Amino acid sequence: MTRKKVTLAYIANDSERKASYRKRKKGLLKKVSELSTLCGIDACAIVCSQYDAAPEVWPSPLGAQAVLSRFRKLSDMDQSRKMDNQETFTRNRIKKTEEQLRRLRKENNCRELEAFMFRCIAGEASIDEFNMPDPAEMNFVINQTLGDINARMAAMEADRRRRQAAPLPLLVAPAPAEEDVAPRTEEESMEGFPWNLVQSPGGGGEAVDGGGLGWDDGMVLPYPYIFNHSSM
Amino acid sequence: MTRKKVTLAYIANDSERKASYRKRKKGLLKKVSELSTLCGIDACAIVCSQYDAAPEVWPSPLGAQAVLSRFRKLSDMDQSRKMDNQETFTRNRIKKTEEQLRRLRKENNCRELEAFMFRCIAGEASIDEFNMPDPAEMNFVINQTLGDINARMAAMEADRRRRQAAPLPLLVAPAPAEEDVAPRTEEESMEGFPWNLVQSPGGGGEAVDGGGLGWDDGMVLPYPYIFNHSSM
DNA sequence: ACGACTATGATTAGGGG
DNA sequence: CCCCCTAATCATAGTCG
Repeated sequence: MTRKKVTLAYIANDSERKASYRKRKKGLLKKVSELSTLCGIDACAIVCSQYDAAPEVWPSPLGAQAVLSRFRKLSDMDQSRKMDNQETFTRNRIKKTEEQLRRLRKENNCRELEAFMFRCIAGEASIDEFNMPDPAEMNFVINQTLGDINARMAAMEADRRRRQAAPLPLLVAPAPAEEDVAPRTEEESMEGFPWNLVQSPGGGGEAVDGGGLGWDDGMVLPYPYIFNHSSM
Repeated sequence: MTRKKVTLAYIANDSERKASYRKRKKGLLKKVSELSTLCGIDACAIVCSQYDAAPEVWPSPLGAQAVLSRFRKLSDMDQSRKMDNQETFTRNRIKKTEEQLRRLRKENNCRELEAFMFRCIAGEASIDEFNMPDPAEMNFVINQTLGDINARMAAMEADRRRRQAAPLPLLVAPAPAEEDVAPRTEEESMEGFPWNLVQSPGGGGEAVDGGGLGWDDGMVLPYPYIFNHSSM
């Protein structure tokens, strides 16, 4: 009777789209409830659409808030807790891949947060009471970004001095004083420009800190830097 | 090969449940993303389980918060806006059933909120920064509850006076002075005791206020009443 | 425990009232 | 627009490596 395979794209036809919406929303809510029942876990789904007056939510506004609450709590704990060193070696090894996945996810979140903050600075987005991202995460992203900018500026400054000191570097220039500017390494500080801001600060060592975004509390900026809103 | 129909109940077997969890979680997230893409709407899903270290969330923590933000905003708007009387008659009629459904949903939410608050009072639950229900909703439920209690107490008081005034009511007693206590009606105030607290306050008239929980800002309590925590 | 596979039940696109 | 039907695609329970 019908033969259309699912084309994963916005359905142009209005009534067709709405029909699909009704059916799939129903199916989705059913799936959430099944997952929750069968596996005994907390889950919620929220659908905001122009088709319904009120947002569709499962299991209920209060139930959803409970899940959200747990979600935020876990997020926070996740950031402050330290890896439990008393875990057995075997168990740790089993958890390794899980950790890896988590780290990857965090990196993605970090990238998204970064983009969001830039959109805020550019006036294309704004923060309100409810969409406010985790302050610690923002702090981390900001520090990463500033640190990277500073490193790059320092590198440029060093380069400038180098050129002044050796106006005609026809031969290979001697290694300049890099100790006072300390970009991680030449490749690291410039590679992937301009958006390599969320790279692991440690560089080589896969530090098993197990939590947070890898933010080191002792981290300091080379020198103060001020974001100039109007310049963007 | 297989022929098991879905049994909608908690899966007892551990590994079986976990396997099902992985598969269904994947399927669920796919469904959300499909719904969102195909119909161009905002949706999010959050799954908190003991199987994953971090909560599983689609589309991303920030994306989910955006939907949540919209969800809360819509909830709030929903409560304060008034029905648009300029809608065409036909369109209104089409919307009627939708409204009915919404009201039913609200009633359910109200019941759940009520139960939640009682659990709070009983010390079986508590409110924190993130699971805090909408203050206006709480206010409404509390006022409903208190109003109902007061009405019932007033009815009992009237009954007591009636008995004192007519110690031997062998014949039908004359109507007592009910004007000063004003329970809605005799049936309404006692019917469904003890949990008819969320009934529509208007009683007969299906007021098309279209928004909120039906809370009337002019609502006043017959007299002050104090919740005694230790008595519960 | 995980990924791949497959038969089968579940979901849904398209069509008609 | 909504409900119902059917055919077709999709999801997943059970199984194996």
